[in-house]
Amino acid sequence: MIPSDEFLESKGIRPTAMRLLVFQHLTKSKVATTLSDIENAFAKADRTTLFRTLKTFEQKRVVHQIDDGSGIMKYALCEEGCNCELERDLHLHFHCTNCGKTICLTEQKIPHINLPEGFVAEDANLVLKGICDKCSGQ
Amino acid sequence: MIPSDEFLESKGIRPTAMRLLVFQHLTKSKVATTLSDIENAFAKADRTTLFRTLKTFEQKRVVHQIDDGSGIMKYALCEEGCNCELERDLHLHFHCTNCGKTICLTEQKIPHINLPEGFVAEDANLVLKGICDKCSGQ
DNA sequence: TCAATAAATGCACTTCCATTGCATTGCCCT
DNA sequence: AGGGCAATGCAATGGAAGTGCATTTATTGA
Ligand SMILES: [Mn+2]
Ligand SMILES: [Mn+2]
Ligand SMILES: [Zn+2]
Ligand SMILES: [Zn+2]
Repeated sequence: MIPSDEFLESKGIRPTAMRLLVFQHLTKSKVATTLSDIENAFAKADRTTLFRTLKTFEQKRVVHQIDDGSGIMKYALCEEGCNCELERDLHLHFHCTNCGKTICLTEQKIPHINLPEGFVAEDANLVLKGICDKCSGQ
Repeated sequence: MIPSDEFLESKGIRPTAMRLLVFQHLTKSKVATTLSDIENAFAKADRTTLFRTLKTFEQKRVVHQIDDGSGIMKYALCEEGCNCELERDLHLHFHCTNCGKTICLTEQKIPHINLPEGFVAEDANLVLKGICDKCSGQ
């Protein structure tokens, strides 16, 4: 397991204290994380800094932003070995309408869709909504 | 072609003047429509009324709401003959990053996805982003 | 080492859209 | 006509993203 600071540096990100904390928080989380989640996790942190930290992470392809339709953006670490640098990792996301949690289903890729003449797709977002495994009692 | 007021009544909606205008505006539009679009179309209308009109239409399955990830909700008429009353019509949507327009691709249904044990999907949203036919010059 | 420079952070403020409260108006039915 | 409910209009609120700018912290290079 490569240390966090080395990892961030390998991505071209200066490993400040704040960034390391955010990164490690994301590492621990099994579900996609909101800005408020992180804000609440370390009471000391300023929202703007966290916001910009996530933005930096996103630009450097450390995290991806997830719009699950809840109105609140979520973030999750990119998969190790995903080739985000070259093309987006188009896996799908599941949003539980019961507990509100959103998780990456990294194994489930968004299927290829044949579009009508003239349409060129560059990105895709597929969100399934329903009841997650925890909430369905399995 | 069934008259608008009869159609709305058949859906359990009182056909007020405002509602008829909104409905006809939606009928004419080839692309998904925002609240502001409608607001600008009839300078006289109040935003709140339009908002609640769309909400009513949505509840009565006259329109469906589209979250294309732009941060602004869009609305489009439900297909004639779609069985929205029973289950959602899970077609996909295309959002053009050039002109900002979003269109329903009602022919293209969201493919069925096999989920891991314990996950129960009740709804799905698939948005493709890219360049639309108009903007790609086809 | 120290000054110059650049990057990151913190606070306040703004923007944008969705949403609500409440008073008023309009419609329908008896 | 009048009672009652539905629809409307105006004002205000809320939540989240995003920006401006001053301050602090880190890096560089003389
Ligand atoms: Mn994901
Ligand atoms: Mn549609
Ligand atoms: Zn759940
Ligand atoms: Zn376009």
